[in-house]
Amino acid sequence: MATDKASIFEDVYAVVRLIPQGRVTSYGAIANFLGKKSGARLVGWAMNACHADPSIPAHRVVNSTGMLTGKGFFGGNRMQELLEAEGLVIKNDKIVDFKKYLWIPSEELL
DNA sequence: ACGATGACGTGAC
DNA sequence: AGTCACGCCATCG
Repeated sequence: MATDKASIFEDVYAVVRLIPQGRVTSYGAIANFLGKKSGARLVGWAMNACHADPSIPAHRVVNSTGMLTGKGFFGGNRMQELLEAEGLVIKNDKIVDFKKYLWIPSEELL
């Protein structure tokens, strides 16, 4: 990584950083917004590299089920606490009313 | 250059 | 309704 050229990470970071507080988005939504319809895995991969960027609220990015899949990557329940601090409710590593808090770039940025 | 993997998504059984 | 398997794009060994 760290290639001179901007990899998809930059695009993902840009979108994730646009996520309003108290809102969450899914990997598929970002991938779709970037044009990678089924590139949800790439978004997750980009998030893996986002560890070098503390300004990226990766905790606001969850899978389509609203489950904190990357919770283990944050280290403990850091991700859950961050989401709860934003007013979200987490139950069993799952976001309550996930659809209600779901934030879609193509819809909100429309 | 090839193969394997990965914080997912959707379809099918 | 729950569970299994396959597919997608990009990066790493």
